[in-house]
Amino acid sequence: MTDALQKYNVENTQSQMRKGFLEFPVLLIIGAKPTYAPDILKQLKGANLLVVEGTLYPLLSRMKRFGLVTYSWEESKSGPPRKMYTITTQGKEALAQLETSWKSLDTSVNTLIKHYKKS
Amino acid sequence: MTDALQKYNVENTQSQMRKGFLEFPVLLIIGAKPTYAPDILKQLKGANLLVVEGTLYPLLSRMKRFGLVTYSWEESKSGPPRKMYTITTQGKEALAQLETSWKSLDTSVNTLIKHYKKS
DNA sequence: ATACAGTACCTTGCATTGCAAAGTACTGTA
DNA sequence: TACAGTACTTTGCAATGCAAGGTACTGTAT
Repeated sequence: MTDALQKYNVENTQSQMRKGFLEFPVLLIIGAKPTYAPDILKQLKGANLLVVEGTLYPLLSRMKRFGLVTYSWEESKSGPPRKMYTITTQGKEALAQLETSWKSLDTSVNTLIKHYKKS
Repeated sequence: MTDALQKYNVENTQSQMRKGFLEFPVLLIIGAKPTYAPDILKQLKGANLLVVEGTLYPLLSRMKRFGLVTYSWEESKSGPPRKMYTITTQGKEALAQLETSWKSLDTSVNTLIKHYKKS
């Protein structure tokens, strides 16, 4: 019952914010054009979304397992073969739903900010 | 190695999207005015953010433990006493950082959407 | 007194996920 | 043959949302 104070760090919250969330951007990227992991990482980084290998690879496996994407091996001129991921029909449906979810969340939060933030 | 297909349901992803995320709206609400749990739930619901008791109470305890909020007991005319939560100085700092994080995320995702969605 | 409904708060256990860290393997070059 | 670069994988941990079940206080009706 000491209930001691713990140190708060925003990094953790930011990391938690990414949870479940990344599926949408990744699906968005693959939906636009077949891609492979390192390229996805670069594109996310370009959009200021920090994602690391240890997060992306398991995510891609999950999406494959759920039938949202497929992949095919493709040779590379500068290294080992690549898993090129392509969106599926089911993936497109999911993408549409995720976009709706995102917009809803976006609206909700921004509404709350306007409402409660006396700038 | 069967790698069987699993059923995909958006509800799970939506739930995962809420992870770590809720701290921001809740802090925003408490920051505007001291409140207690059931009222916070109503306000979130009003903003279309679905949150349930089993999520909110542990979250409030965490925020208390991290020094982002405090509470004081307040009597009620229609039931047991309420824990009225108030934001702390540290909480205000965290709130400012979370707002920045949110805006960054918001911009990133919306940029990605514009980029990749050939509507 | 007693029972009951309403309100408020709390806890346990599970599933999921982000991430650091370490590992495997293929390719071309020195 | 060694090494650096590229690509993919896996293990283990910590954090969190949530369903489900529980405790306790208050006032009202029986």
